[in-house]
Amino acid sequence: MKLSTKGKYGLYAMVYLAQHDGEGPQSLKAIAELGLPDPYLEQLLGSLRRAGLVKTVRGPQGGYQLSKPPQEITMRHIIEAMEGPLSLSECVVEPEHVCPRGSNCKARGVWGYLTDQINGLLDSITLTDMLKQEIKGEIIA
Amino acid sequence: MKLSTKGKYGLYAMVYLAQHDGEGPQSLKAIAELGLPDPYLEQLLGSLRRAGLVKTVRGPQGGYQLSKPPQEITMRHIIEAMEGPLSLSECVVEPEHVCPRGSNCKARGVWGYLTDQINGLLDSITLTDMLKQEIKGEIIA
DNA sequence: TTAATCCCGATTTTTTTAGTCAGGTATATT
DNA sequence: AATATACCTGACTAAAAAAATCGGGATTAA
Repeated sequence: MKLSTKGKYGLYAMVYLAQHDGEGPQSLKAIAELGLPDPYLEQLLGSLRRAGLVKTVRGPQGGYQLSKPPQEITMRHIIEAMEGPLSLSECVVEPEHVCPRGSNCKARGVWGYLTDQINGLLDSITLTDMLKQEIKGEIIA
Repeated sequence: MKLSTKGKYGLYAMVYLAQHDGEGPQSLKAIAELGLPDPYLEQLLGSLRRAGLVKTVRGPQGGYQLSKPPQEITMRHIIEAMEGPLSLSECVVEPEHVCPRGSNCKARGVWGYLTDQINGLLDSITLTDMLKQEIKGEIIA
C-alpha cells in the first residue's frame, strides 16, 4: 500500500503554496524547485485547480495560489483531488458492484470500516497543521 | 490510494481459512472457489506461508491452514505479507533516503504520522473480528 | 507587440500488477 | 513400489497504470 507521486507531488505543491500564502501568485517554475519535473507538475496543478483548491493568474507575474485559507484545506481534499476517492475495494465505492463472493463476504465490512477511518484521519489534517507540524496537539516533526 | 488484488485476495484466502479453522487442510482448489484464479492464488499463498501465517500439508488431502489462532492474526500481518510495509513516502521507510526537499520538508512529519496511525488501525483488526464483523465493539457489517 | 505564464490534449515511456505455465517435490493410499 | 494428489518454484508474458513529455494554444502585464 503506497501513495503515487501524484498524491505526493500534489501535497508538496500545496505545502509550498501555503508557505507563501498571501505573497501573490507563485509560478510553476518556483514550485518545481521543490525537485519536481515541471511539465508533470503543471498537469497536477491542473487537477488541483479543477478541484477548487488553487486559483491561477495567467500572464507575466502570474502563477498559482491557494483558493482558500490553509486551515480550510485538508489532506483529504488534496489526496482526493489527485488520486480520486480512497478505494480499498470496488465493492465499497461502486454502487452496483457484483461480487463473486456474494452478499455475506466477510471482507466487505472491513473495507468499509477502514475506508471511513482513513478518510477521517485525512479529514483531520489541514495545511496549517502541516506547517505547524502539529496534529491534535501532538508534535509530529 | 487503493489496494492491489494481492492484498485483497490474500485477505479473502485468510478469511476462508479462518472460517474453516480446525477442519484440516483446505486445498488450493477449494479456496479458489472464492472467485480467484488458482495459479495466481497459489503464488499468493506462498507469500502467506513464507510470512508464517499459514502452514501447508503436501500430498493427497493436503492443503493450507492457519498457523496460529485467528485472534492472533491481524490485518496488518496479512497486508504486510502481501504488499510489504505500508509506505506513503520513501523518506519514512528508507534509512538513508536523500530528499530533494532537504531536512525541513514539512510533509515528512505527516507521512510518518499517517503511517503510524494506519498501521495502528491495521494492527487492531484480527481475523476473529472480521468473522464476527465487529471491531472494538462496533458492528461493521 | 512581446514575453511570461498558464492551459490542454495527445503521446510516449516506464513500472507495476496480474496472471500463466512447465516442471519439480512431497506424501497418502493402494 | 506405483500412482495420483497436492503443494512449490522460478521464469515468463501480457495488460494496465503511473509517470512523464511535448507541441501548440490562450491570456495578460509591461
